[in-house]
Amino acid sequence: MATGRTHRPATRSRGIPEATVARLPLYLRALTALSERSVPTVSSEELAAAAGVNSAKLRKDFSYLGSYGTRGVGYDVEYLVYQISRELGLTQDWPVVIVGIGNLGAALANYGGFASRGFRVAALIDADPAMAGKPVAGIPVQHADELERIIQDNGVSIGVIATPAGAAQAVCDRLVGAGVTSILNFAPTVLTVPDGVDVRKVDLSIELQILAFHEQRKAGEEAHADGAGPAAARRTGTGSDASADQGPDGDVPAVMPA
Amino acid sequence: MATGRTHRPATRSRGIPEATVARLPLYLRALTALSERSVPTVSSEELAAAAGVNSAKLRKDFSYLGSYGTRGVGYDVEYLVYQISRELGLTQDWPVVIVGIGNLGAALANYGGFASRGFRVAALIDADPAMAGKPVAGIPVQHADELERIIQDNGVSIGVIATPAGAAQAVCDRLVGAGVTSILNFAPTVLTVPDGVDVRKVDLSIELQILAFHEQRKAGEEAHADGAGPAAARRTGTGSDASADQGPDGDVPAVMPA
DNA sequence: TCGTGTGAATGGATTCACAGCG
DNA sequence: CGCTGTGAATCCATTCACACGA
Repeated sequence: MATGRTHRPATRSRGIPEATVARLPLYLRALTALSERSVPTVSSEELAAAAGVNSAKLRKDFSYLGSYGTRGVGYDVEYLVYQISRELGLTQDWPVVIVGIGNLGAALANYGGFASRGFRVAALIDADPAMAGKPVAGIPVQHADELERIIQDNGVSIGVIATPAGAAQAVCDRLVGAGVTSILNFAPTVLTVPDGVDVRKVDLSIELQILAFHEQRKAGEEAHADGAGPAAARRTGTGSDASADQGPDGDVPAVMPA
Repeated sequence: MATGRTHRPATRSRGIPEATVARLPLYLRALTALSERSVPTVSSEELAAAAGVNSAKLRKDFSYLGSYGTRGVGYDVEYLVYQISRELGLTQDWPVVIVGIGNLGAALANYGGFASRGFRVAALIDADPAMAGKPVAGIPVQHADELERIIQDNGVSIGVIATPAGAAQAVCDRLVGAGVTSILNFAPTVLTVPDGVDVRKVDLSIELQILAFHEQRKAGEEAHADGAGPAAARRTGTGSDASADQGPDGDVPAVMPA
């Protein structure tokens, strides 16, 4: 591997850690709230509290973006909103298709958070002919036969899969075949995609299972105070550091090393 | 200071790393599928492929649970299913309440993955009196006034919040006050909870924003010229970013919204 | 003085590579 | 042999602590 260099601090290095990227939307949301209240500047301490992280982490995160703060003062809210938006690519419009308009798909279509942040639901797609034409969230559902055409006509590069598990891989293949390169998967199944395609998954039952694990552990501790342990501290929260993800890492995208 | 959670390094004899816990449900799902096909044993290599991780990671994960495999052979599927279920606390029944029966809440109530894995929807709760009594997924919705009683009567310790962001913290406080110690939050807001309460969050727009970041990167090297034309699957084939030393990359910051 | 920005220290997770057992 | 189980090495993320600049 190419180690070495380090002789290039480059303030605007394009190497933003994945963990930092995952927190940027959190900061952005907190900043947007401040912006709406016309707060002009904010310190790392205040913003960190609003975003639910600690201030050292936040400052370190921001340091990867550049030096956007003012020592002794803090950060300019509007300016930071812009910088983070730009970094995340939200200054452009992302057309998105949602495939599988069941309960979940409909919930997603109605979810306000999309439109408000650079995303636009370009189409709703379902395999059930009975759904065709039916409006959901004001958008008529289109039949799956149209999938490729819709994606190409709208220049869609992000697809959301909200189908049953059994249909997910086939839908995924078609999306990728039509040019989609980023997929958000709600189906409880592992998707296989070619190199260059990102998959993120959201799995409700997995989240619950993780909670159950911790819950079980709490019950165990009160039943039997552990041996010579320092502090009778109870379990502590696991924070909500988006960690249990299937980010663009691990083995999920493709099976080839670069 | 908003969030009051400190992370204790769960380094107890029973100390399974958080990252491992997050993958156990994945293994469990893959194993369940094998079990249904009556596959008796599986190697780390095969199981890892089915779960979408690499085999070294899987073996390391399992080593935290104990030595459940047979060298030269692999793992006994049924046995592993049981061990992981037990470790996750799924051999017992977890009553769950879902608060906020909008599109998303209804989707969750209908989600089959819950019942199939030790979770039981004990009640659906909504603040809208018009919803009261209306059955969703075969369960009558109850009014929020009943929240405390429902939780206590059913011994609920896990709550799911699917309300609008504005109502989430208040609902959270009431859940915690009534005895809930684990919360799965779908509302796009940071929840503040007392020590000892776990919160996991699922945030649709954050996931999309992370995808947008990577998507933007892929399109990045494409000069500017923009185009706005139909995005005919453009990609740089960079695949895994690896440590690729970002090049100079034009894109001067400069611009400011003001 | 105050709070940012950042090297350095720490800690956790992943990967490597091989010893050891069936 | 083949495949598990695991120390050791590596990589990544978080935290510390303080110099520096407004």
